[in-house]
Amino acid sequence: MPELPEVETIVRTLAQELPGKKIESVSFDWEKSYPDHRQSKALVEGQSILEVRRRAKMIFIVLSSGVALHIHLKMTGQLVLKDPMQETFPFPNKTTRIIFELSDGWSLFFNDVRKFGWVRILPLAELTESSTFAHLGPEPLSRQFTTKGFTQALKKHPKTNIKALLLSQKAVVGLGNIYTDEALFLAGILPDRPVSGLQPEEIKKLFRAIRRVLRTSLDMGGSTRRDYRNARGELGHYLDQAFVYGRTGEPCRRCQTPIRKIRVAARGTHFCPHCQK
DNA sequence: CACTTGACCTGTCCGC
DNA sequence: TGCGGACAGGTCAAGT
Repeated sequence: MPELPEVETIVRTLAQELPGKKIESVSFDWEKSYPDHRQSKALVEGQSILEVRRRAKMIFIVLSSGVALHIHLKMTGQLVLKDPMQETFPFPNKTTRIIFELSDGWSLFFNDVRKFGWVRILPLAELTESSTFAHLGPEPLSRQFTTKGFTQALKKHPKTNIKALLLSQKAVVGLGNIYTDEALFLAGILPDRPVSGLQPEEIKKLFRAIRRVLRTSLDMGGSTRRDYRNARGELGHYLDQAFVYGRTGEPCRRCQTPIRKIRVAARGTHFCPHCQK
């Protein structure tokens, strides 16, 4: 799916455009994409949008009724906003699962080819309750993410390989398959190394690599492998200059050694056999 | 308990 | 050209 840079890019646009607008009506054509629709009709339709937020890869659209639309895009989900001035617009299309009709002629489309993503209803009390997302690690671009905390978190899972741990969201959130491979390249660490074997200096390098790769991707509008679009329907460009992801057989940008692809944590995993130890 | 695998879905690509 | 199988940005529950 969209990983942190993609979700954050979407949230920034929605946070700019949605507050103050009202959700007039909701329609959907795949029940599992909108599983709470029965209980929630009155909590959503006719309500004003107060705020849009992100935690990990989840999006929250806070409504005046005291609930939030709780959204996860999983692998191929999209949230695309249409303003009434746009005459030709590629959505809705056959992947559109939910349509939110907004005030002033705006529409918000939830599209998802593979149907793994969803929009649920979360009472605000649960959104603010600290236990709700207690299983998740810190936000990588926040002050809560520190080398000390990261080191402590890694110590709890010594036998896991570093790629699996980064994907687990336990030590830090927001990384998926693309940015895990990229961050491990920047840190010079092989993806199948057990956490217990990492030296303090390597953990520090990894900490910095995670923040660097996520910031760089944010600047480039995220990654579009195939399906990702931002809230205005545009592509992300990080992959144009990725170090290893999607570059199997191509020369390493640092040492020219061909990039290799293996399976780690049941995921396709790209790395440079020379730069990563 | 810690870690790995299968399931949820559709579409695309590759080899025969 | 058609067909089967592997694979794709995520995350749980179920299995070992």
